[in-house]
Amino acid sequence: MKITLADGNIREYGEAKSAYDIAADIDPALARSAALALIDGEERDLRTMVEADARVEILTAEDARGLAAMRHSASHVLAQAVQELFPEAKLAIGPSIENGFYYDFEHRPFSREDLDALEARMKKIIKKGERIERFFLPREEAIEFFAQRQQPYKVELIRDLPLDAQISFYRQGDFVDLCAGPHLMNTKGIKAFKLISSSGAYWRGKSENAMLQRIYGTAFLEKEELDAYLAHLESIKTRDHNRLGRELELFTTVDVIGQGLPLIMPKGAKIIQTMQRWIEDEEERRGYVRTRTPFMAKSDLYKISGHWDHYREGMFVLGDPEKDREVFALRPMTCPFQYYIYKASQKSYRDLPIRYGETSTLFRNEDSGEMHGLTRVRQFTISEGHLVVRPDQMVEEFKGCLALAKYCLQTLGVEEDVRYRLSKWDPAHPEKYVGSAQVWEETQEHIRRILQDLDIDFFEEEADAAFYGPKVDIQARNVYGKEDTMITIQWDGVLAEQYDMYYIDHNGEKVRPYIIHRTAMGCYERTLAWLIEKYEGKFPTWLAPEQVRVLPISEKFLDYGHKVCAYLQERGILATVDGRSEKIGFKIREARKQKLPYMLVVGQKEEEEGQVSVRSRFLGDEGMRPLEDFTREILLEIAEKRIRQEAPAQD
RNA sequence: GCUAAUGUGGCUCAGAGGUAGAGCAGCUCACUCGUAAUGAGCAGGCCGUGGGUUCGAUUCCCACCAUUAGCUCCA
Repeated sequence: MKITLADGNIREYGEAKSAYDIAADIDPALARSAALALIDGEERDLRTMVEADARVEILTAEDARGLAAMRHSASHVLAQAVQELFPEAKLAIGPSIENGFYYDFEHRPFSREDLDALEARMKKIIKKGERIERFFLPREEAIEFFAQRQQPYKVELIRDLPLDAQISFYRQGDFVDLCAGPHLMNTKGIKAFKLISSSGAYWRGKSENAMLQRIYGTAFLEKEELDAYLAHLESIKTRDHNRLGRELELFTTVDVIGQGLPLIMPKGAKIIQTMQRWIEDEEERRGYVRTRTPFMAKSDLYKISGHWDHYREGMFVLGDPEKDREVFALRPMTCPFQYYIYKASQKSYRDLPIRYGETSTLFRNEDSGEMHGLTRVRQFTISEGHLVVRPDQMVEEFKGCLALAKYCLQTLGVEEDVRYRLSKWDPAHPEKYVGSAQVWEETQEHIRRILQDLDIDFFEEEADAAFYGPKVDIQARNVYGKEDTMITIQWDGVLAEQYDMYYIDHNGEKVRPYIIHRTAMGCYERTLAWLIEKYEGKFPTWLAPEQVRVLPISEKFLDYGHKVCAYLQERGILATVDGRSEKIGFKIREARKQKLPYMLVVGQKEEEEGQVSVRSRFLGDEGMRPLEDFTREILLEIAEKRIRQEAPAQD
């Protein structure tokens, strides 16, 4: 048989060979560092026998796929260490994940001391250099194997496999695990690793199941890479909006006010105000009309929409449905309110499309463990809107919503940081959705084509649609890599029916319109969080709540400092004075900590009637200038230069 | 909702079953000062909240509230 190697060379063998043997034949050193084989492009275990002509590529842990195999083996070593130190622990599953690996155990919670002890034991196992071997058992024997060893989770896993399956096992020393692989050949191949943390995690990810204890770890080829990753984890904390946002006095929380109810402080409110004014003006330019609708409504409204039955847990209900004649609920969305505005007068086909926009405050009763900083809150404000359109206008209007979203992302400078998701229905559970399979598939195809027309890269995800239609979600990652929806644009061909909305077409007939639910930029709180992390607190000047801070170097110049501040503010620059007495060093440090451009007021040159003239110096700008030189343009230029210079490169 | 950790002056943190500590910030006085901390003094705390154990609890126990990490959830 002929084996084509990665470099294009061909080797011939008279008999079947394992990928590992082929690696050894190429170079024994390669075999020692091999982690994974690509056989005709497919990721396979090194032990895989190659029996016919094939392309074979040997990957080491330098390759991301090889690294994943190494981490997977590291998770097995962790499981072995747990078995040795805590024999009563039951094993669940242990895959490699994006930045490392985890393994789930049924056990009491692990402490940091436990993790340290496990790490030490893992080092021993690795040092011993156990061979990792693979073998297979028929299903019944495999069940028997784990039943004897009292590993109920493994038994459950095997029971879910096909009846005729040959069950794959890996063994290193005394430790045997159910596993499809792939794995390294020897535990020695696990180089630099670290156990990061432990926490609870539900068996099979279902909250009705038992809670297991998950241990997270990571592994790298080189110690330097591991150290760099651990340092990265530390450094991320300084960008975390939840920490930085509090440090910069953008928001705070108070326990007596409640979970998920942050207080947006003056500087945070200023940023949100700037964004809101900008969005509202932009929407107006794009033909939106504004509405203002109530924050609450009788339960009857939510009964029509179906929320009362399906979403009552998520709403704040005012009153007792058992006792009170009238029960209200705070609104979790604005849709029906704007529908009734549409319905308040009869519409002609000539009136459409109608684009309603509202800066809309919503209330959702999230579970207590879900709240997080500004990204997951119980009250938030979004640039919400509903477009009522004729079916023939749907594609064009949907594109318009995407264009607006794209414009917003560009203006905020975050266009490169998002992923577009086409959120589809779940064909396996049609009962969760309204409409036929055919309509769903057709609508999804419409959206797919729209995205392709606009040259937007996107990925597709099943079971993420709204019950009334598929949608495009624009996703962004926070510093920890978790993804949140920032913008959503939803295709709705069914709610108009539910709310009996119609327009009169040119034949004088009543026709159902289509509806687009959309946000221009999503939730302001979440967007603020995103921007804090994106810019590490160094906001673009147009968004900055404080564009420059005036620092009198001594109390003698305090009055002049105030005049400088007034002078700047008259010119549309958001300036403040740090009037604290003598501590110029502290004031500078404080301004830097808060990522602000600062201006030192160092002396008066002259003062004429109604005019201040002060020698000043500005961070990043060489030399002294008279105050009159600090026009808005120069300030913007210097401030933006500071951001470009100091902001770390985006990845 | 689940599994854990945490909660001490404005901030960062120490502490211990027996009257609450430090640094920074604040205030006062002195210094009148030139780009990352001038000196001295003063003031500031229901040790998250509520119960319990104890002669005595901020410390030990229980519950609750909040924050954080992870899981689940996000119509």
